[in-house]
This record gives sequence, structure tokens and C-alpha cells, in this order.
Amino acid sequence: MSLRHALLGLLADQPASGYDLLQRFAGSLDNVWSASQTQVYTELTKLAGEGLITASEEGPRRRKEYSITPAGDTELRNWLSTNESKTPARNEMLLRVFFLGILPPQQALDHMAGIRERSRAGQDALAALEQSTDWTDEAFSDYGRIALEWGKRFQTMNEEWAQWAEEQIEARRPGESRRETAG
Amino acid sequence: MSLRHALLGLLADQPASGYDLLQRFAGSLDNVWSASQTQVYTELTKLAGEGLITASEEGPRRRKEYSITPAGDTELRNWLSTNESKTPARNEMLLRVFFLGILPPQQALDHMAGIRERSRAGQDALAALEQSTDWTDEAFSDYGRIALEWGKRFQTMNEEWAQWAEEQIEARRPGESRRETAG
DNA sequence: GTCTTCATGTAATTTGTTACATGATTTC
DNA sequence: GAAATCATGTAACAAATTACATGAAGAC
Repeated sequence: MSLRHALLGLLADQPASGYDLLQRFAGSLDNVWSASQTQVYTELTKLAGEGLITASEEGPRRRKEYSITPAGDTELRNWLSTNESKTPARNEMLLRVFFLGILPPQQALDHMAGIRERSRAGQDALAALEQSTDWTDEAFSDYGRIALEWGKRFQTMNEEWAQWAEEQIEARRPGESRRETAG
Repeated sequence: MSLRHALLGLLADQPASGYDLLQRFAGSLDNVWSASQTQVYTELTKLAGEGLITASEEGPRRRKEYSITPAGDTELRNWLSTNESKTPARNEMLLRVFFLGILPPQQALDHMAGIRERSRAGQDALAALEQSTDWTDEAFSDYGRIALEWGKRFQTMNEEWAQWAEEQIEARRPGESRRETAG
């Protein structure tokens, strides 16, 4: 049920159409909370039905602009003040690692190497995002930076952990020649 | 669709009943992939229907024991060999942080402090889990440790990041007296 | 006048949550 | 014999994904 809060949060900054909001979800927000086109439009309809946002008359291309209502603002602040919630843990990457013992050590090593490389690529992607973002006039600038910093630290942590895991697997493996040193 | 792979992974180690598997999900696996009772039983029925696992006759308390089939094993290995998937990012903690600019700085600071404290508590919980786990005879021992290490690093990263964020918010805040030094 | 972008929806299906229901066996 | 644990399910609902559908306005 956080999609609605993401929408309320964006609308708290300024009124926007479903299409506008989708750009945000397709852009930087995608790293934090992703949502599909269908989801955004249906949730906006629901929110309007509950009086948390209001829709303007249809404009040019049937465009409707939504604004947050006082009720919506209350709901948003209430959510923001909430203690962190019971989001169930579901980490597919970790789940795979958990079962990696099923594969032979070399395949497990390859798997971890893949994770390490993707973490590296993730760092590059975030660095590029940082570069391309206009931090000057954005309303979410300060906290956007803080969220971005989380992503960078997360990816760094992942890369280092994968590296460490590879060393662990190597160390535990029967002492034959390793792939990169093998003839 | 990873629940099925979690179940196949557990059954690859040894046959088990739905009830048995639920203990795993309620225990350490809950940090990696959580699942409810209803979900486990319905997914087992589906998996059996698709021939990826087989059920034994009903035992003592209507107990059924499931075993993985060759088809299920193939499916599991296939999933393990897959490049990391397109799991959409949905991080409610980060989403809240992203919108924290809506609240006055002091409330934002309190929020970050809460995250920091919960990360600390998370580290303690994982340390306790590590202590209470029997690492000697478990089939998933090596990779369970690696997964646990991820959790520890993740929580540490979170704590440090929250600390850093608090400093950022402090620094940007109008230079009045701070709460802890005030009055 | 065609292509792209803007703009919004519906329908079917899958996945996950919450609530409810039931009964057998063991332990004390 | 009462309580705890073992053991499995159904039904209703909410959230998310995938596929499909349509049409207006602007760019070239």
C-alpha cells in the first residue's frame, strides 16, 4: 500500500497528471519504488474516489491534473511519521545464494562473480544518474541525494560482500587447480 | 515466482511436509524470503500438480511428505543458473526518506535516528541468530553463513548511512539551537 | 500525411495477505 | 481431560503483472 503514498508525496510537491507521475516512476524513483502504468492510473482513480486527491477537468489530450487534498496531506504526513513497517523480506539474489551449495563450487564462484560485476555496474549507473540529475531546483533535492547515497553504499557493500564470498568459497574448495591458474 | 524455487531448494536437501517447510520460513529463511502458511500449502499443491514434486500418502495427522522430482531438480538448477532477475525495486524505508523534506527538520532527524536504531537492533538480532544456529551439520551451512554475512553488512551499512544522513540534515538546518543542546 | 509523443484506460491473471475452519496426536 | 502442537486446508480480498486497446496533438 505504499504506491499511494509515493503518489501523494509527488503530488504534495505540485499537481501532476498520471502521465507526469509515470515519468517520475520511470526515472529516478524506479530505484526506490517502481510502478507500472496500469498501477499508477488505477491507483489515482482510487485515491480520487477516496478524496485524498482531486482531478481537474480534462484538458488537451484528455489530460487530467491531480492535486493533493487536505485529507491526502494528512494521510501522507501520517504515513511519514509511522514507525518502519512490516515489509516482508524478499530478496531473490540472496535466496539464490542460499541454495548455491546445490551447484558445483566453480559454478557457485561464477555466480558470485556475476553478482559482484552487477554491483559494480550498479555503482556506475548511480554515478551517471547523479551526474545527469539537476540538483539545483528540485524540491526533493536534499533527500534525493540522501536516497542516492544509500544506493551507492548498498552497491558498494554488495560488491565487497560478493568478493568476500568468492574468497570463502575458494578457501573451502578441494585444493585442485583453480580455473584461472589451471593449464 | 521465487516461492516455488525456495520450496524446491529446501526439498532438494530432503523430503519434508508443508508444516516442516513452514518452520524454515518462520525461522532463518524469513530474513531472505518470507512466506505465509497459506502460500506454502497452495504452492505445494501447484508444484505437485505440475510434477515438480511428489506427495507421499497421508501419514499420522494427515501429514504428507513432499519430495523433489527430476523435473523439479531441473527447474531448480535452471533458476540457480539464471542471471539475476528483474525484481522491481520497492524499498519503503527509502521511499519515506525520499519524501522527508515534507516534514520539519527536527522530525526528519528523529525519523533517521529511528532508522539508525532499528539497524543497530537488526545487527543484534542477526548476531543472536548466528549464535543460536547449529552450523555443524546443516546442509546449507556454508551458504547460510554467506547469506547471514550479507545481512550483517547490510545492517551496518544502514546504520552508518543513517548516521551520515543525520549529519547532513543537521548541517543544512537553519543555525538555531539544536534539540539536545537547547534550553 | 506519417511518425512520435502524450495520455488514459480495461481485462485477465498471478501473487500475496487476512481471516476463518477443522481435526488429529502428544503432553501434562 | 485440557492444552499445546502438529497438520492442512478454503474463501475473500488486495496488490501487481501482462496484454490489449484507443485516440488526440505535435513534429517534420
